[in-house]
Amino acid sequence: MLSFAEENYLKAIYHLSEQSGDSVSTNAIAEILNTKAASVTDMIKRLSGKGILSYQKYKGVNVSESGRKAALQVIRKHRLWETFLVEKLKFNWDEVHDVAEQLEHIKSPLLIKRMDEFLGYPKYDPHGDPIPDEHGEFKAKPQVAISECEVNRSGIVVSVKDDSPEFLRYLDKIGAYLGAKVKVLDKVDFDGSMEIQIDNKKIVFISREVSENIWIAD
Amino acid sequence: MLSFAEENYLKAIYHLSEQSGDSVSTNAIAEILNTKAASVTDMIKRLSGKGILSYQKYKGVNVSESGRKAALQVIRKHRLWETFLVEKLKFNWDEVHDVAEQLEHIKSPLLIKRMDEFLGYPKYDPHGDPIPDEHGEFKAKPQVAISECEVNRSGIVVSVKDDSPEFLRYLDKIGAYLGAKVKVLDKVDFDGSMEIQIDNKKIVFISREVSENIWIAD
DNA sequence: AAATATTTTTAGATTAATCTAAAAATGGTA
DNA sequence: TACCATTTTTAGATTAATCTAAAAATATTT
Ligand SMILES: [Mn+2]
Ligand SMILES: [Mn+2]
Ligand SMILES: [Mn+2]
Ligand SMILES: [Mn+2]
Repeated sequence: MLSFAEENYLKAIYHLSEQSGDSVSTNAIAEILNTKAASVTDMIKRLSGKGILSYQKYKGVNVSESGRKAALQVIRKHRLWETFLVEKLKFNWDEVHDVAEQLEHIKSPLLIKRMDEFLGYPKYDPHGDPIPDEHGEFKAKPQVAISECEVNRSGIVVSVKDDSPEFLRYLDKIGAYLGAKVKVLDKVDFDGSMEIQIDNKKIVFISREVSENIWIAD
Repeated sequence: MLSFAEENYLKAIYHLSEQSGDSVSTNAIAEILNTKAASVTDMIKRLSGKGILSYQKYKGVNVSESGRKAALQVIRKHRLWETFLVEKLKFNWDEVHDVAEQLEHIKSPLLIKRMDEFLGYPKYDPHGDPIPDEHGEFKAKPQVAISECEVNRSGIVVSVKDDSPEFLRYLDKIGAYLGAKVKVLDKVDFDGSMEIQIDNKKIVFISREVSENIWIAD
């Protein structure tokens, strides 16, 4: 049984290794978890001892198969809780992440089974991220970041890659909800910023940082 | 902000002081929390330092006004979660306590507000215990333990005082749900055991320990 | 390749929460 | 009142999780 802290490390390391496709460095983990490299070294030793990570001094860590399974179960819980909060308790999508960070550590297989059932076996969370099933299986919708799109390309927002309230409230403000139609009107090659049209109406100018975090599909 | 352990101590001490109406002893706390007296001494010092308890060496502890408020908020969360699990997720009443012990420590005022709303502002939990409102106000139904009833007295089960799965499953087996009608048919003075009729049908023989934990009202 | 910079690990402390064993206080009984 | 049993506290350890500062390993740049 993993502690809260162990689960948080595991989840962060899993996400980092998915992103980079490579082994994960001590500093990268420390930065994401707002902690110190020394603390990370201690913890990855412990998780290696439990067979959750494989680790050689100075070489970074990799998530083992059992670690991957455990990580996906925590992620499953996080995303099911976020879905519950939005669908049933009328939370806004920017209000759910921090609460889900707590709820994801509740240990009760029955609770998760019943919650999944109660929600109608949702496949995606309020930010468009896929919810792994009880075996850890999931499928992300085919999608592309707006930042990668050519001028005149349009599509439906299916996922947003930043969970922070600040970003999500900005999306609310410009109307870029999941399901909204987005069309690229113009692109500034110099800094990657662009002009987009939302739902055939509003025209807004967004920075590269924003366009990298909004993903669309046809 | 109280830690999980601090909240658990506070809740236990609050319940003990309500029961006895007096200051609470170190040993009583240790027994209820399955811990050692030495650990209790450490913790009550800490909670006194935070103004949650008042404490003098060797004299036992009392819950302060701010402690009482905090305890009632934890109890509120525990009972709301139990209600949610039974009403919405179809848990049986014997399956909820351990999960609620975890969920009661989640910190999110909005979550509790919305959960209360979602459940329709319930006044009692699945075991008949009153749910304090956001100000800590609550009212238990007038009620009496079957063990205190005379022969021929009858009433409706409104509350059960033991949360353990073993006890609750036994009540399921004999049909003594909340809302069931119970009539005392016979009473053995020697050991307090009694014969009761449930819902005008089944006749069962129950021990004193059981009769003390089933409470009825007219 | 040597010097320098960066990253990572180790050493040593700290805090919360727990324990065992021993000492101190309390309360009842001879 | 003095002794004894019980309760409570203290002393000293332990484990998880964290930190700072210093040492060691690795990577980069002259
Ligand atoms: Mn999230
Ligand atoms: Mn999400
Ligand atoms: Mn309970
Ligand atoms: Mn209850």
